Amino acid sequence: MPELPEVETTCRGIRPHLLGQTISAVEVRQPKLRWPIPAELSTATGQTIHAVTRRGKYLLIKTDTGTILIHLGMSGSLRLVDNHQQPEKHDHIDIALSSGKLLRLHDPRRFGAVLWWTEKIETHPLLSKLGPEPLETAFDDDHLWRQSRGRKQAVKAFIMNGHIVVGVGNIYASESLFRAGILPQRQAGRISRQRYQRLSQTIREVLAEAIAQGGTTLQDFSNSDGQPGYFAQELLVYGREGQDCVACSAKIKIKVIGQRASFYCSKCQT
DNA sequence: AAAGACACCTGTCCGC
DNA sequence: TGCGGACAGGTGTCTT
Repeated sequence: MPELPEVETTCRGIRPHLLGQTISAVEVRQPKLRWPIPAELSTATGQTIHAVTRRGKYLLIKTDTGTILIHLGMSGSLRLVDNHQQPEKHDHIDIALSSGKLLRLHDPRRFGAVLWWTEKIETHPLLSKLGPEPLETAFDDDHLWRQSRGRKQAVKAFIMNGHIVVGVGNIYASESLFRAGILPQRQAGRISRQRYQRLSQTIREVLAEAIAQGGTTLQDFSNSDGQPGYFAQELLVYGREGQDCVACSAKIKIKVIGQRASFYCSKCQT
């Protein structure tokens, strides 16, 4: 479900409800997520929340003594509900707050994760090797160009690699490459610096626009208030195989690259 | 070191 | 209607 814009939308939505709150309880109904929810998470009880941030697609809830690290996987979502609201199927964990609200994780496929880390958060093994944030200055054409030299991988798989740049998932990879006019199957190492200039720009554009629209709702994404995202109507190629290209009217094609469906226009993208 | 396959899990949709 | 199979917004891990 969530790519960077959806995680950012969630982060912004939950932050005001969490800042300054004290965690009054942690209830785990289903500990079997991608990794088992650690027993030490219960030590978050009694701690006060000082910051709610995002790194890549990881949400970070910083408390006095440690950080709760949440990944939404493919199907996860977070909502704030009143503490008397009964949990439904796949509502795996509640973090109860002094306000009387619960931060509730819903995740049917259970590819998500909830972890606890007491050291400097950047040292967490899942975070320490991540590439730059696409909306920050460390991410640019020079970075993409240098990282890609010698790589034979398809450029789409390359930009979806979190060690190169975080947050570019399957939807926005196809969209960015379409806007940049680059074929997704092109070898990353054979793309010019000039074309990476364009690509770094379209990646930033697409992600920023999607955040402004509250993310993309394809099936069931909703923000922490239960509202859908509206970027789906801006998608130019994703999910549009067989339909007319918005630029040239050729039929949009689909091809599996790196085991992920990839959408493109073979006339506009070279 | 890099690239590809596979794994995790549930829900939905499509064709027969 | 039922059933099997493919597929879905992610990413760590294992194998080449």
